[in-house]
Amino acid sequence: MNKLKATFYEQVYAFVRAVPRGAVVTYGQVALELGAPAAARAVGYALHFLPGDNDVPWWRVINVRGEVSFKNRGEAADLQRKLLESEGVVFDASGKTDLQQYRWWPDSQA
DNA sequence: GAGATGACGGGCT
DNA sequence: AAGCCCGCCATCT
Repeated sequence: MNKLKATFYEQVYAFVRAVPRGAVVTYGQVALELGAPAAARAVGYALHFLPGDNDVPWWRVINVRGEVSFKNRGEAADLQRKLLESEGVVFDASGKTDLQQYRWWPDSQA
């Protein structure tokens, strides 16, 4: 797993790195932008391998539901929510965000 | 080369 | 409405 050469992963990191503060993108969306509309799993996998000392705002990547996927699986979920809230993203009582409001698209930005 | 894994997505029950 | 199942892709062992 530590090969980390020019692979799909780096593409994911690059894309996430381009996500502006206060905006979020879904796994499926990232996969789509990378040319693999159905590789949402691979995207999540890529972020899973993401070390803690990188410059990739992985917390801005959420599932299509607008919520943290690993909400109760890892402590990182709490961190993610905290980070997003500090960026202006608001979570509702269900721990979900207004995806249609925060979702960011590279085309509409560039 | 084959099988198993995974921060997902969409569809069906 | 919530939960379960299947399928997708890329990587790893």
